[in-house]
Amino acid sequence: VRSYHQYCGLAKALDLVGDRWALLIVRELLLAGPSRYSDLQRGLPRIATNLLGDRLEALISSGVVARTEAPPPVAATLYTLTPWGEQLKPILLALGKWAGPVMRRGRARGDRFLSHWLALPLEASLRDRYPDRRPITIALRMGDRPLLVEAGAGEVRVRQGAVAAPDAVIEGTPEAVFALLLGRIDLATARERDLKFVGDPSILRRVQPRLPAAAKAMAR
Amino acid sequence: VRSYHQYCGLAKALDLVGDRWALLIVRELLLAGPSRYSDLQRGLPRIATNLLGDRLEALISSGVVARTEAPPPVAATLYTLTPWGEQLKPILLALGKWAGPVMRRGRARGDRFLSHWLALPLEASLRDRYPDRRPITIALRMGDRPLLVEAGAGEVRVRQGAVAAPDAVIEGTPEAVFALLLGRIDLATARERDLKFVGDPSILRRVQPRLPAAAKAMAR
DNA sequence: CCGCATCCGGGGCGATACTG
DNA sequence: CAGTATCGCCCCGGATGCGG
Repeated sequence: VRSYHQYCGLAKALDLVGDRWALLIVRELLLAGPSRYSDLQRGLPRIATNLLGDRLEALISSGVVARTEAPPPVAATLYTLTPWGEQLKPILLALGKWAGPVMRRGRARGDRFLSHWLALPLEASLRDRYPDRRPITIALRMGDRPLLVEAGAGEVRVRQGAVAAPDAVIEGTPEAVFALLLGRIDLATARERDLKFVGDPSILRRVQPRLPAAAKAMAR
Repeated sequence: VRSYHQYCGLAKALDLVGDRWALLIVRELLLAGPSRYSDLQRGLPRIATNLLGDRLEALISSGVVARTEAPPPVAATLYTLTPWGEQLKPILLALGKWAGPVMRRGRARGDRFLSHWLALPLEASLRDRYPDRRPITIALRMGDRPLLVEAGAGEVRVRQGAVAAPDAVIEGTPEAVFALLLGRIDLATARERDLKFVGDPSILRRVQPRLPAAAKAMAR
């Protein structure tokens, strides 16, 4: 709300999205698409309702977010990112990746976790390493709502939802599921951390960005 | 200083560098390298000295910034980015680029400007389009301190300083100099905006990312 | 319920003064 | 030059209220 009054691109960007909660609101809109006020509240634990209102108004007046009215059947006001706002996506991903060292320390006491928060970094990290094989689906259970990892034709998508017969099911703590999918630990290590895996373990190689660190000890 | 308490990469990143002034301090350290306390103050107009102290301490304790002691001749404490902190560079560049539409509106009344703030976005935008020709130097005068654009061997560097015999000298408002170098306006238009150019105008093509918009009217 | 608006206590922020 | 100390103020956070 308060400007730096500097003619500098970074300072101007921070004038717009540097206020507390602003970028997290953008995150929610990126992850969930058009959202209602209460959807945003659910995705932003501990945000004060007046702040959500203030930030939305500021983001709208600066052209990052747009307010749209939903069609009559379910009349509701929806908030969406403008095309300009969507261009923040790679920046949010880069910031999340930059904080990797902190995330790897694990969940601090008092940290809240919503499973869809991992959708963006996962989608950015995973690869479809065998584009010619048939599409596969991996179901993730690690928080409030289930996620689906879908790989096929060289693309990987991570979205909220469930499916009748996934090719594999992974259930465990966010840290363990994330580390396993990224190949930072192997399945045996993950199982020691109470992770449950159902399906053919070789399916992990389909999406892992790197091989499970077998020679992990050597690197240390 | 106050955490979001969310197990999410973006939230963790904002816990570290989301506080007011934090990213601007990182900007100064990126632009100027190891800096003294008062150097930082000069580069951050209107920052309160207690905030600078608080932020530096927080950034140090989180491993983004390091405090180093300068060698005896000029005994002084210097602040530097850690390797981890330097990895914020592409993110700061992306944020600055994202704010392009706001910058293009020009300098708002009350906006302060320091010339070195443009070094990063310029270096990120310019190209050496004729790597085989001899290196060239363009001097920029548009604010408090002169900048140098050096192109050669396919690389472009923008740094603070002056040189005896530059191949060209550009002097004018930040907006005009920036727009000319980026090829958004041609030299005639720039001169209408009180920009002074000394040297061979063809040197501009050496570094411009795109050709001066001759058919600018058509695009509107 | 959903979508806010209002009120209020506490602390982050900003400006100034002060000290080694 | 390099910070620390002090003091308002306003932003932030939490709770409550209230119309649609």
